[in-house]
Formats: sequence, structure tokens, C-alpha cells
Amino acid sequence: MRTVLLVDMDYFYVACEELRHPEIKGVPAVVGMDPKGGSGRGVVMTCNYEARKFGIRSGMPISMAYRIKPDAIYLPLDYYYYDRISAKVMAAIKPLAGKFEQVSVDEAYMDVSAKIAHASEALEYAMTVQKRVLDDVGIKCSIGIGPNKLIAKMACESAKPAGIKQVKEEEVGEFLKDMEVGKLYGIGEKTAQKLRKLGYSTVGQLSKANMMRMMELFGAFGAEMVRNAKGIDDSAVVENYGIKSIGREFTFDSDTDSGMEIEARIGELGRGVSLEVSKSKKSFKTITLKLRYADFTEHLHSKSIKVTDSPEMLISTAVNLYRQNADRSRKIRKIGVRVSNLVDYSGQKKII
DNA sequence: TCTGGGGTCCTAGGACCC
DNA sequence: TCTGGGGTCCTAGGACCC
Repeated sequence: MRTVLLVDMDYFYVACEELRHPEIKGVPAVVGMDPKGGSGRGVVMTCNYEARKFGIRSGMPISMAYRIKPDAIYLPLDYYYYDRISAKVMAAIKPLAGKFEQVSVDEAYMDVSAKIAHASEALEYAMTVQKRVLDDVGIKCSIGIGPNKLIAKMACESAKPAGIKQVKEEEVGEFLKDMEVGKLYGIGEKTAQKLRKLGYSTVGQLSKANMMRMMELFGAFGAEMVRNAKGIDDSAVVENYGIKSIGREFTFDSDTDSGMEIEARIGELGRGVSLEVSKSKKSFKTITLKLRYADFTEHLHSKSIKVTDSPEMLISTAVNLYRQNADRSRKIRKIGVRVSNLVDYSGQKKII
């Protein structure tokens, strides 16, 4: 029997900002793209609970947030700063885990089976973890506890803010039974819609679905869904083994069909990607250009070349992908450049 | 109200090689 | 003259998560 914790920082980016700007505590604050007086095209990344009282939510268009509450504090994103705080948090709690898996900047799984004698001690152990984050870094987190990662993750949702929620093995069925099917981890809006049409509106109903039929309809994912709906998840808590791709994206202030403007931006994105690539000491093989047109349709175009770490190759390949594939009759809203098939740096010939 | 940017994983057809 | 099967890589698209 395992005991797994999912530790999730509360409104992480704003919590980071509160550390260096204590004066924003208790007033509505939003971290996200520049609202530009209401004409900005980005979204809200995170907001504190004071902002939520007014109906502002993460993922909401920043222009809408601005309309609701123009006098809220709007802060730009500072990923480097958040990464530093994140590293502090992870360093604080990692020693408390048997096995540790960071899943994002503000979330980590901890398998604590080896740290406690029985699941009944998990609640107390989680309080220790929470306290450690608060004492060492000064921010609050919520913790979900379950017999596996899936249940820990979903328990955490009902622990927010600043709470702890444990779902014991024998409580899993009851916990999931009446849950809306879209709330099951891994099921998004598209799949939820399909499932509802098939008559599966709750996780409990999905758990009783015919496995073979679900596999016909959804492939391997269908079987996985039914297992998850039963609360089964055997995936281990494992240390991350490195990044698979590196990319940068940019949304234009207004949609454009200017080849010059677009190619200049591809160059800038390419340089940004190159910088990250060299920081991570990798070379790459595949370059992917993403085009989002004004109507939001998205297309990917990729090209694999000889393994390289050359920024020039990256940019010229991306520009060629644009020239060869873009529909010039339509305006473009967003472009992205990404490299994948990463291998450890080998650009420099070494004499052995 | 009008929709970001960073990622991951899966599928499927076709090319190519043995 | 007609016909293999397996494995891997490439490309494009789609769904999902934070």
C-alpha cells in the first residue's frame, strides 16, 4: 500500500510577488500578460483570492479582468524569479519524500510510504510538509493525499486553499462516484463531451463502462480512462529525466500578414530558443514552426535535420518552413518556434 | 469577454531499410 | 510477376495539463 502526496502551491505567481511586494497582500492582484488599458490579448495567469472575489479567474482574458477591476494591481510575468522560488520550495520538501517527482513549477508528488508506518499518519506528515514550505519560503500550499498519484491529485483540488485532504484507499469509490466526468484527471472538455453523449456523465458511470467498447472508441486511452475512473493508477513517483523540447511563442498585438514582420519575429523567437538550448547543453534535430491564424486554426510544420546546435540553422529552417507552408491569404495571430529530438551537446569536437 | 505560453503524450500514414 | 512483414523515422494533428 502506497501513500502519495501531491503538493500544490496556492496562487503561486502572485504568492511569489507577495514575497517581494508585501504591500499587495490583501488587495486584488493579478499576474499575467500586459492588459494594455483593456486592449491586451493575453490571459490571467494567476490571481489572489481578493481578485477572485470579483470574479477574476486564471485563464480569463486579461482584457476582461481589466474591465471587471481596472484598479486591481496588474503585474507582469517574471519566470526567472518564479523559477528561483520554485527551486527553494522543491529543495525544502524533497528531503521529506521517499520518492520525489516535480511535475511543474509549483507542484510535486511525494511518495512517503517509506516515511510513515501507516496511512493514518499521512495527515500529520502532510502538515509537516506544509509547515516546512511556509517556514522556509513563506508561501502557502495545499496537499492531497491518496493511495496513488491520481487520487492525490484530485484530493488536492478539494484541499484548496491552504488545506489538506486525504482520501484513503477504502474511500476512493465514494470520492469518485458522483464526480463530474470532466473532473477526472486526463479528461478534458473534448473527451468529456464525447463521454456525456455516450451516457457517462459521472466518474462512477464511467467506471462501469465496457472496457472493450471504450477501447474501440478511444484506443488505449479508453482503457486507461476506465481504470482511472475506478481509482486505479499504478504509475510510480519518479524523478524527472530531462526536457524533451524547448519552444517560444509570440502573439502579435494585431493579426498580420506582413512577411517581414513575421520573419523578423521568427528570428527573435529562434534566438530565444537557442539561448535556452545552449543553457541546457543540448543539441537538436527537429525544428517545428507553429502558425495560429486569425480564426484560431493552428498548423504545425516541422523539419528534421542533422543534429546541430546552430542558431542560424534553427532560424533559417524555421523561416523556410514559414515560406513553404504559410497560407499567405490569411492573417496570422501567433507564431511559435520549438526544437525537439534533443540530444546532449555534441557541437564541440572533443579530442580524446 | 474573447481567448497565452510552456510543455507532454498519443495516433496514423508514408517512406525507407532489411 | 506478384507479393511478405517488421522496425524506425518523419510529419501532421489532436488532446491535455499547468
